Amino acid sequence: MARSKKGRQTRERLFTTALALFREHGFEATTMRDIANGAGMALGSAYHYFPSKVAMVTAYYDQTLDADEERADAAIAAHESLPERLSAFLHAKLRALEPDQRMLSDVFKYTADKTSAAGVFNEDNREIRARAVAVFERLCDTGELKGHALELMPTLLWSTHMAVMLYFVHDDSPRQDRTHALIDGGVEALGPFIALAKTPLLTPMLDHIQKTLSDAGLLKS
Amino acid sequence: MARSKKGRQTRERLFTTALALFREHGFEATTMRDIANGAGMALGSAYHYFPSKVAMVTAYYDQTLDADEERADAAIAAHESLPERLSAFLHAKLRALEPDQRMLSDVFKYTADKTSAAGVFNEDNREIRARAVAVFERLCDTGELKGHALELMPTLLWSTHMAVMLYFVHDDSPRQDRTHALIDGGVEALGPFIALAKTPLLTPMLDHIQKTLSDAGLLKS
DNA sequence: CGCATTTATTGAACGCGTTCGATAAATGGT
DNA sequence: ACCATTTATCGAACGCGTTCAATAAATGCG
Repeated sequence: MARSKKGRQTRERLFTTALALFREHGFEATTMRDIANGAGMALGSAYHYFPSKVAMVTAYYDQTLDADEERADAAIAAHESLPERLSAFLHAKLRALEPDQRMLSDVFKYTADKTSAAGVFNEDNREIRARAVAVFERLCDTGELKGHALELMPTLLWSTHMAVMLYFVHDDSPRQDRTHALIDGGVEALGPFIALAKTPLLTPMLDHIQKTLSDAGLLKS
Repeated sequence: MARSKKGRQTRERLFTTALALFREHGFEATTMRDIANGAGMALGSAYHYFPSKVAMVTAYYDQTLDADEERADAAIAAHESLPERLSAFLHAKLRALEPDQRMLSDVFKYTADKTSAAGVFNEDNREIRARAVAVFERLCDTGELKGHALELMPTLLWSTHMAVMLYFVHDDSPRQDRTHALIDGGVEALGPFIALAKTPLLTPMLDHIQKTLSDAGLLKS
């Protein structure tokens, strides 16, 4: 699909049309017939470029991940400490996704679906998942954490970040103030945690958790 | 729907048929036409008793919750400490849900869908959610925890339990051994945590987390 | 250029969950 | 026992995502 130059253009046009309609009317309310129509082609043709409707969302996720990496770069350049970096990264991401909130609230459910093209646990999305965790690995690389705490933190933060996203897509407070407050609260708890992780108090516990999650295949590698 | 005596019987027959088919062929592979047919009625009649296909899953969740409460009773009667209670409860639940794993793996995605009848965050399921958290409240009522730690723990455990369920439905290891191992690992980390929570070391951090989550409306009440 | 192969495009058709208006059966009050 | 109202049952129809066989257009190679 989309192997020729014209093909790539058509695919691009289709994707742009789809995204615009998703943003305007939501994912579920937008029909494949609407999308094909809006892009000036027949229904069947759309399936030449995307194997399914949700596959378009996967493409959107890919795009969002590019933006995430840039936001991480900016946060790393601007801040030395993990809490500050996290705060900057998450607030920036949320602000950027503000126009997409409605479409995301429709679409978030596919995340938990292993068979969906937009599912985080879909084998086809292994690379996307790895890149997403890698973003948090880089944010964590401040020298504050060591050993198993450092191994755990990226995956932990990624999971929490997914939970925050779930909260975000359903947050109807003005400008999503509640989600921003949730982030602030969570980030503030991180400082004391890092301080504790430096003492030997938490070490045995963190070692054990690291081993358990690692055995379960939930940590990278 | 199902207001007369015969009506209740028909509804029961429909539900039993649906559940049997879900367990045998999975949720997605089972058609409303299959269900109606198997229960000896026309397609349209099924919708007189359940407003949608997933609504049948909600009824199943309700049933599972009854069983959860009984399992909690048993765990509380048999064990004094939170880790032991949790371990007993979770292992028992997993063993009981073993035959439903396939259907649950189809169905888990609706959990994150706020508009789905089977969604945890659906307003219509507020009571189900409250009952689910209440199970963990009772498990936590051992005297080991106090203050904000005691307020946090039930919701924390419920969330983790949901994550474990997500792991479970996709666990293809024999007899879901990996999920059971994950539970054991998680429960073992709980003892050290409780010990720490008794010292004043964690108190400020837990207080802060409690306030943040409470402000976000994520804690009970 | 000519031609085989690949890529692009089409619209009808399918299966699904769901909706709907019509009709039959059961119920309850007098 | 009668009739008004509620409950139950039916099957056709709708809208959706998706599939498919057919055809057109573009491409690349000798």
